[in-house]
Amino acid sequence: MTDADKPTLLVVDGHSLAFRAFYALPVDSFTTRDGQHTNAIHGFLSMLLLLLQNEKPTHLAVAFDVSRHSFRTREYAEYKGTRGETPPEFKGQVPLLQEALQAMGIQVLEKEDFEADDILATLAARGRTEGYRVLLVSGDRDTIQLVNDDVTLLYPNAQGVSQLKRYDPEAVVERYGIRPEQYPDVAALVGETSDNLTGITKVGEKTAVKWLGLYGDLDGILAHADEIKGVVGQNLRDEKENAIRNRKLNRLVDDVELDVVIPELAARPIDIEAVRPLFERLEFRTLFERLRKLAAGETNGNGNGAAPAAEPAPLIAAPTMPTSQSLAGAELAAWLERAVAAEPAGLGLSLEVIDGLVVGAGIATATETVHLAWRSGAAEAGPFEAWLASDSPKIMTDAKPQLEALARSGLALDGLVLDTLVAGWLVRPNLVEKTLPDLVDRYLGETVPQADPAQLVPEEGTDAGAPEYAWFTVRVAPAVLRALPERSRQLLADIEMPLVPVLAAMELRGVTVDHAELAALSAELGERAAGLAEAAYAEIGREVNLGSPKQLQEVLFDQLGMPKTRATKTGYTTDASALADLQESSPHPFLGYLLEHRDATKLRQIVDSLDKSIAADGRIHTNYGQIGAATGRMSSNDPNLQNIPIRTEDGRRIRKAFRHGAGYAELLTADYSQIEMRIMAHLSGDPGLIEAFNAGEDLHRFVGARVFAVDPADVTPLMRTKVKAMSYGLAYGLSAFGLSKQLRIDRAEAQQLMREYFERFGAVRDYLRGVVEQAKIDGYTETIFGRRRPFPDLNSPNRVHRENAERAALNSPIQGSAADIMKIAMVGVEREIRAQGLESRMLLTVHDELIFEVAGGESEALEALVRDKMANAAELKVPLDVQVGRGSDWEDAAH
DNA sequence: CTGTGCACGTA
DNA sequence: CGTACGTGCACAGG
Repeated sequence: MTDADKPTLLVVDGHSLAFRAFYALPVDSFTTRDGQHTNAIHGFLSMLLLLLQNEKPTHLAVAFDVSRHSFRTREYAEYKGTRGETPPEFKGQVPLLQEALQAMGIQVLEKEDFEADDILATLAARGRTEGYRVLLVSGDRDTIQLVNDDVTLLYPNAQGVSQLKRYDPEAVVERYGIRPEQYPDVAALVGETSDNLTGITKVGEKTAVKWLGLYGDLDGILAHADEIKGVVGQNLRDEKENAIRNRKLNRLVDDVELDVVIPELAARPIDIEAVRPLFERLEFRTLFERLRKLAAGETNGNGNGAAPAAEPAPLIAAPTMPTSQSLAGAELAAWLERAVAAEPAGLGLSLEVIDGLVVGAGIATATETVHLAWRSGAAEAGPFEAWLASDSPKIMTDAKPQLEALARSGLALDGLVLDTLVAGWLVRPNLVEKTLPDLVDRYLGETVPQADPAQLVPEEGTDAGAPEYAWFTVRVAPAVLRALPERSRQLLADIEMPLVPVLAAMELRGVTVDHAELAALSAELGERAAGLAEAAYAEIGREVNLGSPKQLQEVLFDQLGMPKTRATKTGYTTDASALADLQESSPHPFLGYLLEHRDATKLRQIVDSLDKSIAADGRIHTNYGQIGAATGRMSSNDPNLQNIPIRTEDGRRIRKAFRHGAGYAELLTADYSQIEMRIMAHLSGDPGLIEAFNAGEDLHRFVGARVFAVDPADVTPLMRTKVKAMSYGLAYGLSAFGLSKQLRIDRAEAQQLMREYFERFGAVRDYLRGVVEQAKIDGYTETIFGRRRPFPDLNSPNRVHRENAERAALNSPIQGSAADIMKIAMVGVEREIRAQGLESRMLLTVHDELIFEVAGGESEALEALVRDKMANAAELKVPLDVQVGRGSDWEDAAH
């Protein structure tokens, strides 16, 4: 058998090559949008693809160290002890790299108690005896000892991993002046700084090689140690134990017991589809193309020389969109039965909605699509309606508005197992993919055909309709799910998906708002604003637009010569707190009028926009953004009902306009009291804070008593205000500066307050610090229920960006866990109302508050139910307290 | 007509 | 130099 006929076994030292790649490529240029560093993965895979192309191995494996510990560290604790902490940017990349290799069908080998190089040594030895040509790739010089006529080492040079130097026995002799098997003796004498192995003082490579030439090997040298003259001779005699120890440690073990035999390492064809999701996630577009070409042109080397390497093969085309068939009646029933069996995970469903009503639907498997028209009462849609109402699994994209259209059309839907948009948001809550085309682009690398916006009359059939949407939905679903860690899938299945129909129902219900009340308030506020504007104009002798920050700056800083406020991008701020500061430093009646005018116009604007949003049914139907907030919270828009004023008397008048509807007895509000502080107590485990909540006393009074070392009864309102600001600020990453500004006290006092606070509640500080630290390592934070949020900026060199990210990171588990809990409560409450057959209904959610419309005679039952489901939504180290109020309007129902 | 910055309402 | 949102106005660009 000639060399060329031998099969080629390629074995790579994964850790050392990934590490080399890590330092060869700039980490900043290889970071995904959600903050995952990928430079080591990218560099490694890029190198590997080159190897596959050039070397065409028939068998291959990548070996990894299991940990930093091995039999060597047990024998010599200082082994590799000089190595610093693994850079956090590197750490997370190894598991992803292994995942990528597995997706490519490449064997990943690890062996407890051994290093990757020992696996290389073992496979080299076995490969040689079993008739393979062996190629080793390692960045560890110790592997030089493995080189022989059948074993070649590819060693990365200083430039990184793109160029590998090929060491066969001749190259080793040329480079080091010794045979490969002598290398460990040289290394033992010289020492290896990177492994924390000290050699013989004053002995370098040259001396070691010279000695080897004279005495053959290390044993020979040591046997003749007495003959060696001079300082180095003395050093050798004094320090020979070093050399002996080094030699013992740098001998690679070539009979490690492995779980595989070499034939099992045979290169397999790359399944490009198996690789796609991960590469998408890692944003490896070019690399994916390279792999795709390699995969299409040949297997990853499994050609035994037969591979036609010349022409790059054509790209693998995306599956072509199936032509949709229009079905109804018995044909539809038969198709559905077949399709349901073909797609056990669920069929794709997309509804055609016109004016809020269903007019048709697209249903899809991965290979077939069906279109059907629907109108109420038509018999041929029977099978469709039956399938809809059954628990047969369905997958949709942006289900909520479609659920509402179904409800309006009198159609029932069950079995909604997945909304791809919600799933995509859990993968990347910082919201990048807002539509199906976004998801398809990201997770499938395909383009959803869209009507050309430049075209006035869109060409018939060029853009995607319901069947196509259903088809892309059912195909993108598994790709999105694959990108989701296990706990996130649980979160999706247990909380987010059940929440979708709950939110849809709330949007449909809306809340009754009194138009006359709003109109009257608007008029009153309008008059007040006009009067204030006149008064303001009189003070400065001219009319300006009080709503224009630019014009205000002219008045304040040029005309009135007031001191400059905090700078903004376009000048100086005129916000309320700055105006209040100005009022103190340079009092002027204009300022007072301006502030009051702002209040009045802002309020009027809210009133007017609410008024305009009242629908024909006399109710406001807000939209809830389930995927709106990166922390996991819901948002509200058109109109936003989560920012209705409450702090001022006028603001509360707006809430009085929110009433119970006809046929209902009253409104009921239920809110979690201090849920974020309770979550902090839970997450930090701070004994003081936990005691505070279990004591049942007013939280801020309790905390104030501790911080100021007084009796709870002696906590003054001022003291209470201070600790309250401190407590609330904590969860937002408040600084002493911010605290001093908020409380209008000086920095030193704020500093002192924080110090006292943390002395009593130290675990809180430790926890908050820990969150940021952990997030820097992981690249993301996690809530109690496993909701993740990535933070790419935590290691940013830009201080502003970094510190912003730190504050957001420390807040995220707290705000996010509160959102988790509220969502669980909402799903539980809705379910229980239905189970008990109550007529009362949940209407609104404002982050930690729920608002219900109570049917006559159900007040007590509803209150008990709501308290139960909210308080028991999560089991924390402190109780969840729920405050309930009832009344005929929102203000009245507050407590 | 659209995008950006500011200011401000809520939790 | 405190998190998370959504909205409306003014303004600047087209």
